[in-house]
Amino acid sequence: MSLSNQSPQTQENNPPPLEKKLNAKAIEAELYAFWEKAQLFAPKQPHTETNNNSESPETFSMVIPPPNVTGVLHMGHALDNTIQDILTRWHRMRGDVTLWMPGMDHAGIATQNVVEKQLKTRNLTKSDLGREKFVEETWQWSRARQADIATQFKRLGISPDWQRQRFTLDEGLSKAVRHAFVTLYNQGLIHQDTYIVNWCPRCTSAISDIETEYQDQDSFLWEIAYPVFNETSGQNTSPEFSYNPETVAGAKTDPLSPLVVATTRPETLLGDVAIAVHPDDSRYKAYIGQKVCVPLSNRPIPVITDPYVDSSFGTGVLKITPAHDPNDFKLAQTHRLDPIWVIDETGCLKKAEQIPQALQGLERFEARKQIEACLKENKQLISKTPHHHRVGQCQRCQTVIEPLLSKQWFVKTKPLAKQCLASLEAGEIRFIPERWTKDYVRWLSKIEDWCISRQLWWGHQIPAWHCKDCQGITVSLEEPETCTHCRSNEIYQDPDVLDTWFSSGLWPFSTMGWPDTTAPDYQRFYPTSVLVTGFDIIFFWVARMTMFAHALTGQSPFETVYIHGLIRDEKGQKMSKSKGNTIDPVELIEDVGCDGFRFSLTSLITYGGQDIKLSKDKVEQGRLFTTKLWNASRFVLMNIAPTEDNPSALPQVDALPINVDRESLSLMDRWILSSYHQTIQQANELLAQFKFGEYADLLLDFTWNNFCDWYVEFAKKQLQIPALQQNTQRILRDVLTGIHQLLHPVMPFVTEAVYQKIPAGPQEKAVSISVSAFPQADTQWIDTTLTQQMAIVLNVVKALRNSRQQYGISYQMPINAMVFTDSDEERQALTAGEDIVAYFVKLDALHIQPSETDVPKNSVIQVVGQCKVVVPLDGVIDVEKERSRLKKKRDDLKKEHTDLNARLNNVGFVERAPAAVVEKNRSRLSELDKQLLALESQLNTLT
RNA sequence: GGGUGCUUAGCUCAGUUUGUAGAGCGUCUCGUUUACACCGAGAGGGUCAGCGGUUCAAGUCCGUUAGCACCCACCA
Repeated sequence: MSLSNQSPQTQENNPPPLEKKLNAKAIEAELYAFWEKAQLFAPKQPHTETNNNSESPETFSMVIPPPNVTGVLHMGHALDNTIQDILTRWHRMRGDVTLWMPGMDHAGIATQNVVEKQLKTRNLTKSDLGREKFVEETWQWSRARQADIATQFKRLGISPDWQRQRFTLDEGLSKAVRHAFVTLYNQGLIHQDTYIVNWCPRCTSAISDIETEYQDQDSFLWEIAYPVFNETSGQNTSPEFSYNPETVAGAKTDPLSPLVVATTRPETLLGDVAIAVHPDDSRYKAYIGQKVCVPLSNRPIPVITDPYVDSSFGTGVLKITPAHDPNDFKLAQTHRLDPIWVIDETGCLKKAEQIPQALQGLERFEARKQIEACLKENKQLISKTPHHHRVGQCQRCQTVIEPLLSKQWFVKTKPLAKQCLASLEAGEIRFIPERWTKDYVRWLSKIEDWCISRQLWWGHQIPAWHCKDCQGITVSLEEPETCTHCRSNEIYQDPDVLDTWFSSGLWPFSTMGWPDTTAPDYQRFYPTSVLVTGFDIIFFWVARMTMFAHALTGQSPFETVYIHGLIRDEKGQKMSKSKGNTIDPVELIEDVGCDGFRFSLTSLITYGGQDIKLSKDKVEQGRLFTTKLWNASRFVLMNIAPTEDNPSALPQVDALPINVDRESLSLMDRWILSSYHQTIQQANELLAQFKFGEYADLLLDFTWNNFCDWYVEFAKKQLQIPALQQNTQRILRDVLTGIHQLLHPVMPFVTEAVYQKIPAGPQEKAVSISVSAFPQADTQWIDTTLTQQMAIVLNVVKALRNSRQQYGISYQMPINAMVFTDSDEERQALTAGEDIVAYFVKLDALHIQPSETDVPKNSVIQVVGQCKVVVPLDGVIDVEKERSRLKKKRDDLKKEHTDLNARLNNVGFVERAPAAVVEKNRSRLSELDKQLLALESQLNTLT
């Protein structure tokens, strides 16, 4: 197909037919270019509309979760963005002023790691380049990546307003970051402090608590003897140190035996500043107030008590290393103990006086081995037993975290979290599915301060300047000339950068122009309507956004947070590069087409947000459906818009609406219109409720099972009847158009391709289906009585088809059929639908008769509702086969009859169940009576 | 140690107002009726993990047990 001459409206009158086979790849590229060129993704300007006194259009806005520049398009993005695109396209078609803001994240640590790795291949380190050059190099790299990622994302057919694309490190957003930092600092919500943090020795940076992932590991518990220090002699109680395990615990002899400490990290013992026991632990009463010697360095340290110590763990004796353990740090604070640093920022033992020469500079795990060996040699190692425990790892590089006491910047999160909880309480924000609310609340309720400084070069450098003279800090939007405290000009900017999530936390408003609150986008689109993301990012991102938004903009950044599940591999395992079980979305798009892929993904979404196990064959369904839709569209177009290739086709459909005079419409016409409008109604409801999977299923079902299998099939007949032809054409045109519009949010490409070829109906056609009006149900067409009538007709069709099949009666051979019923409703329905039955079952005639009429001998019967559906057979029927078939049917019905009877005889049921339910059961029972009677009498004749 | 989710047809899974179960794939049978064999028609297949409770009525609500998965937590 070709859209080269743009303005597709001008090209029709005689549009070429759709190609026989859909070339998905070709239309995807072509149509995406068309959309972009026509700037269809930009929010329409409400002011340009002529009648400004009509109800003002709603606004719908959403920001994309910015993908990392280091990443490639993966399944998670595919799902996340498909959902967002469905919402965006739906709202756009509804006429809302719709903005979907795209952009990317500079991904501090991840990006720096990648660029450093690249430098390494050139035998360079970042220090070789220096900060400025390194950052410049990283910028170059990230710009190229941004372009690549945008290209990849476009393969998904998504429709964000690319003109507005943002980057967390671009100028506007950097300004927002500085503004946020300064504001929060001035409010006392950001401060610098020396505190124990999670330190990654490989990244040589602090990371936050949630960037630390804990993993179970098999390790050991070492028990180490700390000899008692003799105050008067200034020495060990026993310089040669002979140790007798029997006398260790509970020893009350004088001199005291060494204290035995249990630890999982012997390499930190050189940094011990005290030993703690539980105050009530009778075993160690005699040691309290004494001093013991740190092994290998013989430094005396006090034995103190603290109820924190668990007497039942290990030996009940805890060593305190404040500089390298979070709990020890807290204990040291309460007991006013000064920390001793023994491990440096690269994870090696420091070159410090407290550390024996031989151990200085050793990598921490090597140091562990060496120290163990030394202790063994000194006979201070009492035992080493296997121990299973959790070890923190760096989220980005899996390096074991070293808790490290260091000077860092922190956000005081408790007051911020409080605002979020209040806002939740006030109903200003909701989660779908609701259960995530609990996690959100739990996390915010016990939140700790957030370490936001990173010892990296790639990121927003902290807008704080230190004074060399007075040590004061000046926090400012712009670089100050002098120190605000002492006017010294000996100042330098803090070298650290901010956590990436600091800038992402501002995303919903920084992208809209904040801190300029008069910016048009901020005014029109903030706060946003919905945020769509995965649960793995609720703490990292969602909660940070709500905290910052409340503190800085005074409102919740979005109304609804839609949380979807994770895409897993077919075994249910998380997809990861290291496991090699990832599926490339682009590959699937190549296989089944973007529309097929998106449809499949969407149909797999559940309202409960279950994880999705994906495999190649699961996306097949979408491909098949795309083909079906394509073929059905070809049929319709062939019959409403003849072409040069197809001169024998019907005259082109006129632009008139479907004849509103119902009487001129056939039963089939009215039925499909009723079903169509019902589908429209449901589709809108489902989308409004974020029920994407059901929306996909609904449309598949309507398109395939109602429109294609019944209406289109029957239209083949109606098109041959002059009196019905025009309405049939109009219905085909309008319902097909509607199907494509309803499906456009999920299948943007095929629907556009077909829409461009459909002749205009009563409404003028839009430039693109993506800005055409989403169908709204016209409820006057919805007719439940009609639906019931048609159900009777179709059930009779099915019964007759069954009979044909049972007896292998070829469809080449027309048959006669009889329906026996006393029900007026059924008789009317079948009279009205006789031609339908006749057409679908290849009938000569359908004879409708009262039920007492005798059934001809040698007949096949089926029971449907209150009808006996009978096909008289000329030949001899297989009596045995027929008997057993009927018997089985009879037995099934009997069982149902018995159950139903029992229920209706239950006084409780009749009295307490809603009347409608009771009535329903009654009528089913009477139906069963008739069916059983029919079956019994037939069985009796079969002898 | 807390918490959440899952257990429904051979497989993968839907099923938010309690009214006796659905889809896709697969299986079996039939069919080249010009939109579609990437199709059409028909069939078979489930004591909804176990146990207990509430209710006239439970896949659906409550409790409990088991298995699986995940999240959170400072026991050295």
